[in-house]
Amino acid sequence: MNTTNATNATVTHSTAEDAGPRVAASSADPHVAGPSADPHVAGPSVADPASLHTSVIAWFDRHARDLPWRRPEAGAWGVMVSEFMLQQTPVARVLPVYEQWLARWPRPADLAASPSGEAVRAWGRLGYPRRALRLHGAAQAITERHGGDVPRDHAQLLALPGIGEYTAAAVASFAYGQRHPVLDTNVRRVFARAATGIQYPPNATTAAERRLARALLPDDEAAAARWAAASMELGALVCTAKSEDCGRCPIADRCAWRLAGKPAHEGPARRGQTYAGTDRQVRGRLLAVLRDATEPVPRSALDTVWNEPVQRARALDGLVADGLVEPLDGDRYRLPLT
DNA sequence: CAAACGTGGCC
DNA sequence: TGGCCAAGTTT
Repeated sequence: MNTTNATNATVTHSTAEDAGPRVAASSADPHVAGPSADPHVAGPSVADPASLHTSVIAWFDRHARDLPWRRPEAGAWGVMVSEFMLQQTPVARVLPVYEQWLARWPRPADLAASPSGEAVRAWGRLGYPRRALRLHGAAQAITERHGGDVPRDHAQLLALPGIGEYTAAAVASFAYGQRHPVLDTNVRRVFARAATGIQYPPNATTAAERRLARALLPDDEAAAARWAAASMELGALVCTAKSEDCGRCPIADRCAWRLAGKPAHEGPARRGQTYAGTDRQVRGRLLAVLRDATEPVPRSALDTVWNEPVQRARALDGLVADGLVEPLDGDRYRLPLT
């Protein structure tokens, strides 16, 4: 296991306006006052970032899951594939698909050489199948623009289809050991509780959260990468959304939320994502038929999955518009061969 | 910035 | 039973 020691976090200024992070100064930083600085400055405060790093990384060394994309042989491509699949999808459902995917397409160029429809088919029931299309598109771009190697540069990663702020940082950090704030839903929840003292982070990532993540990032590159994986794992295994297990938390003694008596979340709950009866459900049914078919499917067969004709047609049109389905002559459809 | 975008397991 | 949640991105 990694034995890198955590180092002091970068310390940033905060102002009354930005409500930014207020991280206690390390003795090496002359610019920032200590924990008892201006009481009017709002925002989270972490007394000792270095001890947080040490505790969370030590916990990670003992409890990290042995996931295939964390093994050295996974490589940057394996990391990237896993990140696409893990977007909004639980680890347990990703594991079998990931293994099949890497066995079939061990390098980006292998995937790029296959039809996009095969990527959609291999995606199976992971959900959000446009991710499969984007991963295929990213593999093509990597093959064409980067010589077949997953780029190391954050900006180049961000330019690939399906890669946003989180995934670019994750690949750069996990695959290449770079120093980036990796703000996923797990880390955001850990920070919200431990540093800000609230049960849940805001619905959308805020500038204040980015500042906090930046401020808490260890200076040392290897330590920062370790911290990213460790803080994420803590949120996934211990500091979970519903049934957090503070008894197993390495920083429970410093957690602002716990020390405040674990006050319940205020404000509106996250908008529930209704599913039954939506276009998404119809799209899912239509695509399931196409995935299981080896030959073009006549429209009449697709018509059986949903009884409401207007919504059914809208869903099918949407799939075609998204490039997930290819219309053929004779009112037939299939996964795209392009 | 809100809304769209799949699927299945859990309490 | 049904709402909530899961390593987000795109428009």
